[in-house]
This record gives sequence, C-alpha cells and structure tokens, in this order.
Amino acid sequence: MSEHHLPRESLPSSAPATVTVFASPASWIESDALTQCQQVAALDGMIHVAAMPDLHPGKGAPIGAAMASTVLYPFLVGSDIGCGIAVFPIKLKRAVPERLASRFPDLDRALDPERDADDPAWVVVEGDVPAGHLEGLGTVGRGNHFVELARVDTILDAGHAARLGLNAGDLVLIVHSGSRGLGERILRAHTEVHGAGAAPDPAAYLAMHDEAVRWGSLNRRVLAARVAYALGAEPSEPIVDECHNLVEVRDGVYLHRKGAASGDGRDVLVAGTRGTASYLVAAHAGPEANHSVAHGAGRKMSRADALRRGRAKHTVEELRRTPVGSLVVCGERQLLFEEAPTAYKRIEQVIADLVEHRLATPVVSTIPLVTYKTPDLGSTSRPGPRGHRGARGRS
DNA sequence: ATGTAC
Repeated sequence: MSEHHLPRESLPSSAPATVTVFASPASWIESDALTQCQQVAALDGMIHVAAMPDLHPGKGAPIGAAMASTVLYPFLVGSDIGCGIAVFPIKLKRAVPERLASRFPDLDRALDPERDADDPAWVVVEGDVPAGHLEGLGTVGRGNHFVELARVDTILDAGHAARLGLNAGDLVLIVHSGSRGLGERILRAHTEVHGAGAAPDPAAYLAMHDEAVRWGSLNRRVLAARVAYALGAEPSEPIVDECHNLVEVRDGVYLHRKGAASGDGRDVLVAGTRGTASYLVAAHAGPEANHSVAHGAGRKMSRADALRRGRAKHTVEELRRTPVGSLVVCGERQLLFEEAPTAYKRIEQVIADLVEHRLATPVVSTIPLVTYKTPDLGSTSRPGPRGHRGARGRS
C-alpha cells in the first residue's frame, strides 16, 4: 500500500457518505456515472449522494444527482448555475406547427437595451437585471436547452391540474435555459484559483450564485415573453419554474443539485426529448432523496456517440419532423443529431422510477408541437461539406 | 453548457 496516510482518526467524522440510486433495474445507468457518484461520495465533508433515474456522466461530476455536504463545492453545481425549466400557459387561436415554427424569433440574439429598446419583452424585466448582467439576456443557449410550444395531452391528476389551471388541449411554452455567460464566469473565477476544491468563502460564492439563479429565472421569462409576442400571444406568469443546477443551504448543510430539481412539495416539469412527451409532476421527495427529483429523460449516449450513430440511423428530415408530428427548429445539423430522441432514455421509465420510489406524482403529460433549438439558417437542406462547422467537442 | 481557442 503506497497511499499517503492522513490522520483520519483525528478528524471529527470519517463515516463515508451514502450513495442511493433512485432507479429500478429496468433503468439503464451508465457505470461511469455511478463511478462519479462514488468519487463525489469520497469528497471531504460529503454526507449523502442521491442519484436520480436520469443519472448520466458529466464533466467531473455526475448529472442527475443531489449531493449533501458540510463543504461547498462549486464544481458540483457546474457552470450553468441557475439552469432550470419553466412552464408558461399560452393562448393561441390555432396551433399549426408549420406556421408557428417560422414565427419563432432569433433566440441567439440577446435583447439589446438600445437596439431593442421598444421590444415588448422588456415588460418582464422589473427593475435591475441581476448582477447588472445584460449580456446574453433572452438567449436560449445550446446543448439541451430549448423553448418548446407544447400541448397538454393526458391529465393524470385532475385535481392538481385544475389547481394549475390546466386542461387537456391547452398550450404551454416550456423553457429550458440557464444563466448563460454569467454562471460560467462565476465558476471559472473559482476554478482558476481553487480548481475542484471547496469554496473558501461560501458566503461570497453564494452571493454570486444567487444572482445567477435569479438571472436564469429572469432569462426564462424573457425567452417566454419574446416567443409569446412573436406568436401573437400575451406573456404569462410561469406556473412552474424549478432550477436544477444550484446549491442551497438546508438543515445546516450544502445541498448541491446538478441536473436534479428541488423536490420538496414543488411542481416540476420533467423534460422528455424533442420528439417525446414531457411530464409535469408534483414532487414530494424526502431526505433520502436529498429533497430532489429528476430533471429530464437523461442522456443515454454521449454527444459524440449520438452524432456518430445518429448519422447512420437518421436523416436530418426525420429529426426535424418528429414521430409525434412536431417540428424542431435547429439550424445546426450536429446539434440535431446530438439531441436526437434516441440519444435519451425513455422518459416514461424515468417517471415510473420517480413514482415507484414515491418521489413524485404525475400531473399532466405534454406533447411537443414546435421545439426551438437554434435559428433555422434557411430551411433548404443542402448536403454541403461535412464538418466544416467543427465536429469536435466532448461534453 | 460555456466562451474561446485552434
């Protein structure tokens, strides 16, 4: 044994952290993700790791986990501090996907206070923007982020759905986005000095973190307002808005959530894919689950695998027009493959696992009509030279 | 997931 021996017996608590995985044997969980959970459990001060059924490997830390610790680790939240999913009711006279898809605004372009001074979406910005950060406001971002027009499909808890004002056939905007450059900057400032180490001044980190959480929520409102106006509707207050990348101080410890939503008596939209249903659930997770629930279907394949296998399996056309008849607005071919429904686990299995472990009760399911990912750069799909937009990147 | 570097 060549390990250097720390005086562990002199430390106040050396009991190893517990790891609980809330997934049935039917749910495929990648072994790399479980290894990451064990690595997190071995961190100084870690108490309990609760892994959700959408668990998959992340960069350094697992995605789909809630991690309680006496020590605050910024890297366990990651760079997209404040990322979450919100649901906004929207009323439209007609909802023909083909017509509406072309009306989505360019959500790569930030709302500019001068150039877009007259944009009505500013109404949701009351007072100052958190951290004074205007850069990127109203942009959706990349990766798994999206803005989706969806239809309420099946009512699974009539009483709860009625309390939310939801009926079968109603339309909603589902917005999945976060704090864009702001959270990234906050994590980078920490990691440049301390790497994956603890926050030396938790209060200072938390002050910036809380701004990013507020910014992420504001960004989702701005996105929903931009899209609502563009589709000829009025913006609305969200009926659900839960962050799934954050740390909260709870029962005197730091509860880190990475791809896990707050599950203590709140309603959460558990996102499916760009071609399958999503589920709005009433969450009631207890301490064994670190008061958290899953945030989505969870990746089954890495982005690299999805791209490689997707090219052999799918055409761009079938990814843009999904099996449920919805349209995907996405000018980036590579992202379309990376985000293919087949790259994700079955959302019904994730929901079944939450129900089986008594973490949540389904309220309604939604079916996508139009999912916006990136601007549609001219819909004529020329074959074009392969990979000229860069085909690398690992996350 | 991100802005930036290659």
